[in-house]
Amino acid sequence: MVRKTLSVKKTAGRGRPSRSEDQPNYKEVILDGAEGLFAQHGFYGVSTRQVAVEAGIDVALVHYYFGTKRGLFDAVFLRRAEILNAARLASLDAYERDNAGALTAEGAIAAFVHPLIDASLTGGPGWKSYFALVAQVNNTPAWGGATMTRFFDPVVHRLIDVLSLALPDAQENELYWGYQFLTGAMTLCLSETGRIDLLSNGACHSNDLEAIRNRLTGYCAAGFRALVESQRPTAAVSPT
Amino acid sequence: MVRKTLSVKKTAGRGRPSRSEDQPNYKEVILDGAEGLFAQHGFYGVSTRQVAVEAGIDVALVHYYFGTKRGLFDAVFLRRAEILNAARLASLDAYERDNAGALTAEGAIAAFVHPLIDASLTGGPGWKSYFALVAQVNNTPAWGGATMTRFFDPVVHRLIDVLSLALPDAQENELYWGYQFLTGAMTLCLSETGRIDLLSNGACHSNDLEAIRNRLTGYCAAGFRALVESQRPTAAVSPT
DNA sequence: GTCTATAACTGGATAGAC
DNA sequence: GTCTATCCAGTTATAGAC
Repeated sequence: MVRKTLSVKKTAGRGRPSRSEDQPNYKEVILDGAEGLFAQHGFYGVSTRQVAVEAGIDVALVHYYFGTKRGLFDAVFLRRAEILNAARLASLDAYERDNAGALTAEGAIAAFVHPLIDASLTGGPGWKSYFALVAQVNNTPAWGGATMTRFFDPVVHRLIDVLSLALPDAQENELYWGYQFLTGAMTLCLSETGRIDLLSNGACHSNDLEAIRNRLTGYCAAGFRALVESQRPTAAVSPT
Repeated sequence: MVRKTLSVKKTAGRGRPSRSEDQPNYKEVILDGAEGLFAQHGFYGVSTRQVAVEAGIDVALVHYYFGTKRGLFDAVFLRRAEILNAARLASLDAYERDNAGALTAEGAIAAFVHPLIDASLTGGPGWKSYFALVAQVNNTPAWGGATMTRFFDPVVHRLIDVLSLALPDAQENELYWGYQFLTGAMTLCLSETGRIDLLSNGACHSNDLEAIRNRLTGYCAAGFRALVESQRPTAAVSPT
């Protein structure tokens, strides 16, 4: 609580600032605290004061760094989105490169999903908060659709591309519907709400992401194939 | 805005109050307004004052009827949950009765999902708001899991029962995982966030629930079967 | 950069008149 | 039942000292 006003600039003066122990680096500390709180209670359920208390600093500093509360929220959302997008694009690229000619829906979905599961499993608690936040945004009617679009569309279009190579008979709109179902299932799983623990009376656990990893992939891949098989003649390739 | 203080008690004095035009029935009016606002902005994003304005009455009346803001929220959530649960239990019962011996995953899922889609399509705008609300609660880490459990567990267990008849080889935990994926996809679809419209550049529409009806059912049924086929030997029936 | 202090306002909730 | 009036804790945000 009681912070000592340490004016020590930095001790290790080699390379880029290591910022481990010596220097506060409040910007990151604020983001970490805000991330956890927003994930738990949503944008409106958290005050900038709570964020300040969580970070062990004063409210004014929050505004100094991020301007407005919305600015803080966007910064929280953007920070890990950039990391995720890079990891997922690389994963999809690698999958397509290493399996050219033998692409499957399973493989494409796995390349899309596994980076998230890996981050949640090994990236530390901040990632768990982040995924809980994404799940909420994904299900927010007022501005959720637009926000998800703004931050995640490129990587989703990349997934759709790979999927259309794996399922060459698929109509485009079927792939979008399949993705809609996938993202609903995926974001709910990653947010670890504890719902399935209660429902299953302990047989399944929200935080058992290893149990989810292959099940979700196989489930959705089978779903995509079912969509293709019973494809409606909607707006098929109009013959010329 | 300017409400006339009509002290007319009721005109048609036959049977149960008809409450169409003559009598206000503020309790329902408040619930309707609150439902729409909560659906759009979440619990913390709405003030009781906004609810009062929306309903065309004073704040004090909100507290008179519902005590606290949380009490109002719970009342909103409960009102349609009861209707839905009754409809879905009847739907599952009818399906099991009329198809004994030929139960399928498709059929069970359809019986579980169609009442919701029907309500959204033909029940009026209040239902659309309600489903948006459910999607948010389903993805709320702090108290979402517990709330969903409290209101919807019985009907979900009924679905699991019918599914285990349709998929007799399925282990129980696989059915719970399959349901987790199903509910994530379903609640996101029903909340109509507009995300897929933007993503698909107009090829698909969030509000096209008829497009979703059979696709979601087939997708998830195929997913359930995939789970059963690649079943892990976890805690299989221990032989005695 | 970081804090103190405060402006300007909104929040949930209630007491009491009618 | 319904409204007016009000309490006061808590909100975002900023000005200005250090």
